Amino acid sequence: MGKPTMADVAAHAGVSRALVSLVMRDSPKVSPQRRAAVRKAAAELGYSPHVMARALASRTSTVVGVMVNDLRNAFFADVVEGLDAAAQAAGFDLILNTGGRVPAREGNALRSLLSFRPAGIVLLSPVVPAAEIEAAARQCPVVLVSRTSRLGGVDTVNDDGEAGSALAVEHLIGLGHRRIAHLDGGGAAGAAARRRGFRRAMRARGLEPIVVRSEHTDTAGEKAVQELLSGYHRTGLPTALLAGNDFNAVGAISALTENGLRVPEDVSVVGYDNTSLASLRHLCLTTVDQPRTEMGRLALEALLERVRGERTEPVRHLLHPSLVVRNTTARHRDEDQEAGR
Amino acid sequence: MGKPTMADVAAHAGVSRALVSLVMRDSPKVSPQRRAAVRKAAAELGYSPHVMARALASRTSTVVGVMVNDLRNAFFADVVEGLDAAAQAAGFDLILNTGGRVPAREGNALRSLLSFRPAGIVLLSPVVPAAEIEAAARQCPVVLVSRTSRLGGVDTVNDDGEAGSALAVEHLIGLGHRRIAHLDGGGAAGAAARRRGFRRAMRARGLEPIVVRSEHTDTAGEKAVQELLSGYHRTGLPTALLAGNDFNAVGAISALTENGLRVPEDVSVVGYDNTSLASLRHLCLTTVDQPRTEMGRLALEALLERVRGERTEPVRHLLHPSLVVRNTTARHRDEDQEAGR
DNA sequence: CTGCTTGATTAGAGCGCTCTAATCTTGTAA
DNA sequence: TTACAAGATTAGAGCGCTCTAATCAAGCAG
Repeated sequence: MGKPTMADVAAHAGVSRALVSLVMRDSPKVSPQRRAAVRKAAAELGYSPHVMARALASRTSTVVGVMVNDLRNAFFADVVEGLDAAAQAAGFDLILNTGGRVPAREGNALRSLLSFRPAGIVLLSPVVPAAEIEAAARQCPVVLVSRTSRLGGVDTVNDDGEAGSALAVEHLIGLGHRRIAHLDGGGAAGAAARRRGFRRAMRARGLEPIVVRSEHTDTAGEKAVQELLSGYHRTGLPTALLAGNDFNAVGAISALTENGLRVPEDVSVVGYDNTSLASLRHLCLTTVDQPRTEMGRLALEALLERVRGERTEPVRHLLHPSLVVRNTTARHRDEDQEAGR
Repeated sequence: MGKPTMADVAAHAGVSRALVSLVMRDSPKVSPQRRAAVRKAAAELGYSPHVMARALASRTSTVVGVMVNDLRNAFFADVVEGLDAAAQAAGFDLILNTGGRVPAREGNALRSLLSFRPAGIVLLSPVVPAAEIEAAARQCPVVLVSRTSRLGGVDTVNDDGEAGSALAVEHLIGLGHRRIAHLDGGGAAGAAARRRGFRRAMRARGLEPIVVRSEHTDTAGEKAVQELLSGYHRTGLPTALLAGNDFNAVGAISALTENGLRVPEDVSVVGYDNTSLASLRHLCLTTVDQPRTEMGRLALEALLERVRGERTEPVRHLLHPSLVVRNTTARHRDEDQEAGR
């Protein structure tokens, strides 16, 4: 059972433990013969260094702690993929746990990660109080994804939700739409920025922003559209909708269709997140895409910069979203073009 | 920067390091006064034990290695959630990496996990050769999820794909369908079992199984239906479809609708996996659900049983799927009830 | 042949913890 | 008072590695 240790390899190769250590770390100051001999011995015994012992002795960790609140959320899964890819490339390993968006649980998760004395920690959309984050940042570099922070020792990686909404609004205006409504995401992560971006983009074009309170689910999207339909005279209805996310958009489309309104002929709909849902040929949803994997990569890079001591000032990454135009948006019918104003 | 160590706490509390160690591990053989004093000192210094040092000294690991080939796949994300929940409850931590379903990368990932000398390893649908798995199993307990194995030292947790297909077939037959086609998943993980289950269930009822080669994507589902439509006379068409997974089902539904066939009035469709997709009110897909989180929980439990030495014979969990009936399946119209035979 | 430089190798301490065995306290029975 | 068991505490070795400083070997100028 017991794996071979460095001493075993040293004995087998007829050298000292220190030499084995040097070879395992690819030190240049080892003669080719010795190197080969040690390599051979290691291979024969199936030896590989004990990462934890190494971390302890070298006082440097190759472990990065990652706390995610929900892996089922495709957004986080993608970010973790990006983190993992970058970590593997840099020779780091991820230790991962979930906080479920519950402050107490997240606190435990964070403490658990810290007890590994990791090289750094990445927190995905955490809800723990800033004080706890600050405390963690005193122990190791901390990077926040999808959460802003003013803390000096903490880097952040966010998608530019405002810009994403603006992108969608510009697209719709470009198609001739003027009455555009946003079904917002309430208190969900990132919803505030999307809402803000929508309002600003509309006002910047001299249009009145219509915001309907909703949530990031399909049923909420349906309900929001029902409200919209009952609250407006048919002629004054928005001709385009910017949903809070893709699920919400799907719900909205359902409700529109059930009420005899065709998408995109009668109403254009834009989603947000570009989930696997959106690309289904069944839906072909126009939506806003965030570079999620890239966010993970950048987060790990920011961490490594601090680990290597290359930087001490905080960095604030704000990633540009892009619009993926599919089949749920179309040019506004000209008939009542100016009637609504 | 440097976190306090056990010696710091000992000095601060005026006791020995060993006593601190006992308190941190909740040993009963410590007097209440000392315990309180140590606890207080630890709190004041913000001390928490170094997991890696502990693992090294105690020769027992509280780390479980998890290799997943793709987190974007909701199936694996759910299993990892289950693993994490069970691990947290048992005081274990997950170290996670991805293999991308590429044997060489998976090999690296596996080696990387082993170098932590983990308590055990969970492999989610790995493609590495059995020999590598066997080698890993000699070093620590290994549990395979979504992959069968005959290895004696390896536990497995699988969903019963055959049973799932049978469930769907029985449901459809109960609705009066007799001409039922399966759009299979080709070489995808689990596809073979689903296909087999379909064939057996059909034959057991004296019906001829129709299998159309497809894949686990929506576009493949569309194509499969197109083939089906062009290959059969309208009257001889299957009246029900069992798709390889939910994505495939969505594609199939799109193609059916485009060809003027209504779901479920003209053709019933059953998906597989019960992804978030299926529950969308827009689709309301009847589908087969696997207890994914439960699979993760069971996998970790199996691991812990071995860690605790409670069991040495391998265990083979085969979880029962269940059918989630929604709106894409309906009673077969009676008109040509017996005509097809 | 000596002294010195350079490069290769090794001894040994130490990372922060656990664990065994020894030591120190008490309380209590003789 | 002594003896001893039982409980509480601690000294010290060791987990598998790294790292510093010391040692060793070889080459070469003087």
